[in-house]
Amino acid sequence: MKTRFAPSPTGHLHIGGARTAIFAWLQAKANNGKFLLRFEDTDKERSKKEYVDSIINSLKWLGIEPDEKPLFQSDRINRHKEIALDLHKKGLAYSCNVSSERLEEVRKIQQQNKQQPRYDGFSRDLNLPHEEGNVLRFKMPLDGITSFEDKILKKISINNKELDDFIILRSDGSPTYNFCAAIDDLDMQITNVIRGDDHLTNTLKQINILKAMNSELPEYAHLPMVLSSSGKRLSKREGALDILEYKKMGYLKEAMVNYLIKLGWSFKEQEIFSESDLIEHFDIKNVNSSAAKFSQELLDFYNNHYLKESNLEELFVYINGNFSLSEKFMRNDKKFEIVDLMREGSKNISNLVDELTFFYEDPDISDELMKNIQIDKSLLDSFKEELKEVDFKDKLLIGVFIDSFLTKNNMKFPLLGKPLRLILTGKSNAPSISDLLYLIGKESCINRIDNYLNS
RNA sequence: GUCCCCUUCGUCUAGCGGUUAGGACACCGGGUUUUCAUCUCGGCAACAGGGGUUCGAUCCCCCUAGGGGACGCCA
Repeated sequence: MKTRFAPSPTGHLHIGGARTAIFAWLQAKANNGKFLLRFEDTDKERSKKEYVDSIINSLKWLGIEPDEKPLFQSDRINRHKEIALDLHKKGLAYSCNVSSERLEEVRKIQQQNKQQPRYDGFSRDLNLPHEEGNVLRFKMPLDGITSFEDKILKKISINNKELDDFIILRSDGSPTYNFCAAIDDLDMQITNVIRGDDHLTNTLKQINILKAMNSELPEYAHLPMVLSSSGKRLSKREGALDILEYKKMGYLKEAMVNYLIKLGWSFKEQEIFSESDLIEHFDIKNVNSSAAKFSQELLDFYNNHYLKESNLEELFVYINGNFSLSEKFMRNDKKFEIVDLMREGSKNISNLVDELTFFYEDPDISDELMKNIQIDKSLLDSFKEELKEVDFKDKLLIGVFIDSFLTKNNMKFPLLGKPLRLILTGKSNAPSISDLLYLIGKESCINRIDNYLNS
């Protein structure tokens, strides 16, 4: 089995493209096959080297590496031209010199007549010699139906009347996408084509090219689209980010892959999949046939999961390498324990790093929060004095001290805990008090309480 | 507009003619020797509508509605 991912380098890789790549890659890996990468860069205006690099880097981040050197469609123009001309020679394509003005006119009339706008076959039987300035059009069958068995969507068929004689060679002699894609898949011996279902009609056209060449058809699987959370097509405006932006925000690749693969695919009731789980269980036939909306909450859930699951040392090195922790924090001898604690409730790494500040810097307590601190200052003062005597070597002893202090003063925990959390961290959302006291350290804690008492 | 595809809890999904329609996220509530969060236990919540076929339809067929896609000398 051989699969491929064939992006056009006209933009960064976003969620939808990344998902397609993962599916194609997994389909190959799950079947001991090869996964190839092909850049469809026949649009010279919009294709950029910058995007080629960005796409390769994105795939690399996700752990996807092609099994052969990436192929560039633009390197194969001569081959495409040659075949196009050959089709012409065999009478399977024809030269056409209809002006774009007339094409537009025809489309307008068709629309008015509630017909599908399409080329009307004006030059089909003119037998024009192919000369500079003309386009070459493919002769689509005039009747019958084109159909195929999609691995995900099942039977797809269309009346050939709906398909028009599309251009395979432009008037400047350059080959077009649908033609190149069909030829390349053939030459690369791709056995399984996996792409978004926005390619459905392209597939129908490409099948006819392949049929005209008496070639065998690959198997096709069309993935339903990923829509934005509001159900619209993913676009910049609809929140389609460069996949590497997620890396920058502190999403782990394991989380991204797990989320993306679960967006449409399922295996029993399992939610968490390692790479080897995926390779073992992935089967394209278990992909859902309907479109899915992007969900930030679910991505966050997976990210939090992998943040908690990953090896602490490795995670720490990764965080420091990509998010450069502050000097002060790196000098803290409890830094590993702090990260270990703080990853429990973190959605992503940049968020986690932000939450680290109060462990090495006295917090600024906003006036808003200050108002929420309600505690008897003399009580807090005696708490502080007794705290000075507590052994901070052991977290458990701190817990024991808090318990006894509460009992002695006959008070409920929240009465002490809530204001103390604010004083210590400047936040109302933070880990348990004994964890905080222990990890912030005795000296800083006492300092912060003093600061409050003196304010 | 024409053609194609899709339609199960708010979201991601399981189901493949007979199920109390299952799981996960989110949300809500209880518990964790009293804590916002974590953890844990529990709860809420769905077969788009209408016709068939069938002893029986979430599941098969048709229609309607809604959503998405394609309709380029872009890919």
